[in-house]
Amino acid sequence: MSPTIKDVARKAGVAQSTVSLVINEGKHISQATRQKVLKAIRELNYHPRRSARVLATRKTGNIGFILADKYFYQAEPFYTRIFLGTEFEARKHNYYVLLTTVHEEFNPKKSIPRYLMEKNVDGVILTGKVSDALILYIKNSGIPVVLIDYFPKEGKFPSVLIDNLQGAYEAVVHLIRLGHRRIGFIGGTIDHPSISDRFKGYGQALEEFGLPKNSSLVAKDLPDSSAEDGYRAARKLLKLSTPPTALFATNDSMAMGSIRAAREAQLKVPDDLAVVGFDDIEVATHTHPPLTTMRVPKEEMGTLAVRKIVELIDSGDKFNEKTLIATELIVRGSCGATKV
Amino acid sequence: MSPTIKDVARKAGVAQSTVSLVINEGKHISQATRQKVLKAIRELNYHPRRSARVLATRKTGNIGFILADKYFYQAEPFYTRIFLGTEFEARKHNYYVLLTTVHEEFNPKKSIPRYLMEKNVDGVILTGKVSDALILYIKNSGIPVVLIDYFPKEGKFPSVLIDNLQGAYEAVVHLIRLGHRRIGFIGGTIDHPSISDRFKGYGQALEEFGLPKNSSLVAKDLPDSSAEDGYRAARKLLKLSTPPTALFATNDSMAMGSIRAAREAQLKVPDDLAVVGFDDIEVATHTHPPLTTMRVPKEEMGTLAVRKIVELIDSGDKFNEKTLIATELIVRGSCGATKV
DNA sequence: GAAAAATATCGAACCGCTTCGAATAATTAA
DNA sequence: TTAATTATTCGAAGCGGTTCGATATTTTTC
Repeated sequence: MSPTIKDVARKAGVAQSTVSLVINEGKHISQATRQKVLKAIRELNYHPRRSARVLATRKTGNIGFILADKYFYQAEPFYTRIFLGTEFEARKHNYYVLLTTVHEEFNPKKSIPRYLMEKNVDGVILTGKVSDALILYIKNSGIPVVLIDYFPKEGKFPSVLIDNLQGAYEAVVHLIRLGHRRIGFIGGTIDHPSISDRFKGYGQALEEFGLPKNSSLVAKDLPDSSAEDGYRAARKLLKLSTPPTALFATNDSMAMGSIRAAREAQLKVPDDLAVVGFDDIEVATHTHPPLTTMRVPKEEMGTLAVRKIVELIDSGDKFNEKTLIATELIVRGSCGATKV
Repeated sequence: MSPTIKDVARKAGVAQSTVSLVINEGKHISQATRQKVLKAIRELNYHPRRSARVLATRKTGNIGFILADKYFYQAEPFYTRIFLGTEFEARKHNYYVLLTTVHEEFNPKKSIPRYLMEKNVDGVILTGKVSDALILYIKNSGIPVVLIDYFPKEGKFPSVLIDNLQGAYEAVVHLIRLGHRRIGFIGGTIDHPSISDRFKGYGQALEEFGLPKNSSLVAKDLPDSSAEDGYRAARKLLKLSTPPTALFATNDSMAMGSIRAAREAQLKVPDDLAVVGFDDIEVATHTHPPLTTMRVPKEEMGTLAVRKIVELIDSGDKFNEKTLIATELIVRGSCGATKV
């Protein structure tokens, strides 16, 4: 058996509670006893047991991380990166992160992570589009919540979001500046706030530069936002009598699918068709040509979410600020801005 | 405050310990009281608190999942998939999975996950090549360990491994059967047992079919096993006076890099150069042509590892079996077996 | 120099559950 | 019918920490 606080107390010749005070940096401990205790701790290689602490303090030191499973199964390690960011930051604050995936539809029996039932987390980070019902359930259970990359139509929540509107706007402006006048939009389900914002950004850019909004150039509500979806959508757009000369896709997968469609249509990217994606996933570097895209700082989102939730946990506050994270245009080959 | 076992006991009019017996399906409980208690539990919506249980039983219900961080940062969600497999299976056994990443070099101060110090896991799954020192440290701490996809040169450990030798053998035989005689090998650091086994499998296939082993066709010890590594290695091989007509890469990233090299050398894949990879990562579907590869069942590895560790935890046994997982050849466009 | 205030340490209660021996009730064996 | 089993329930003692009120010791204040 590994040593307990009692062993330390005995060895140091002090009371158990004194040891506890030393460990927790309580006030009113003399240097002398502090040293004695620390020495005993060192010699015994003592580490307080988390479980005992949890019971006594009623703080678990755990943060739940909930992710809609469909995101985790997709190829891009987008959310994995976010998770990694949380894990890293959580470690600094001495928290563990418990990851669970849930199905998108809410099911009171299955959707509620065990750790909520078992009172085993101090706060929960919800990532991507999970069901609003689940979000509400957790919020109502009184436990702090932070949302990442999703925001329900109703309600107020602390959240870390991508500045989607601005990002999309910049991406499209970039294309416009390169001389494009017919810019297609390829996007996922528009009822996802992120996508809808990106669509707005697209529209805003067109407007601002006095370009017509042509609905035939818009392929939205693609169900999976997958490469396949992008491929099919792009193929359709490219068959128009006057096809677009540039495409803005709301994620890199679809952008990659578009590139494939262009190649099959014997079009050269970027000369015949410029393509800009969104997310900056790793693979986007490996396409031919490499993809120009809006980078989303994934780890950073995780980091900020953890800071936010730790703050909420510690302070007991109920603030609901949104944090908007700026994206960054990464210019590679697919938009034609860099002449090779 | 949510209800505790006391509340249930009071409501049901029984002793606390009786409630506990009902919950834990102890023997010697009459139907009548069982029903009474269950009713009270239902009405109060009672859930035992994990932390209290942990303290009382000295079982945490947690499994540690340790991963060398460099793996997690790479694009392919290979280990993510494995992790997902563990999380899924762990849930079934009512365990949580705590993920930590560690640096590859062992550092007694930083490498040892907190949950080990804090006695907060019942067992640990180590994935990929982490330092042997860490593995030993954990093993010696007396806590059950299961390794996934790595096995140190010395020592005995329960493990879940890919049948790398057989897999590589089959991949190369596939190329031989397609008529190739000059087959290149592109591989990562050979001191990784998986890679070394794949190299052996490669050699074995050549031998068996009476093909010469030509060291100029072998590019091994590529440091990162990245697409870039594969690209550079392939470029070199393709510049030989008599270049290979086929390449076997020890992972898909390198295979993808090889395809890029071929394209740049104006070689058509698979006609001028056949390529077979290993792993079957998602992106491999999206290359042009799609990659033929050996599929590694990632989720399955995670599942098996969890089953194994739960067994070790429950039984207290110290078995050290290796479990070899078979790979499966996925024939797509890059090997030339399917005529398009 | 005595009262008041601040500092240092201790003991005991408590967090919410499990578990084990004791107590009681119901059955069975003799 | 009584002793011996067996089934059922209970009470109390942990598990390993934290925390708060009490006590003892110093230091400050006037």
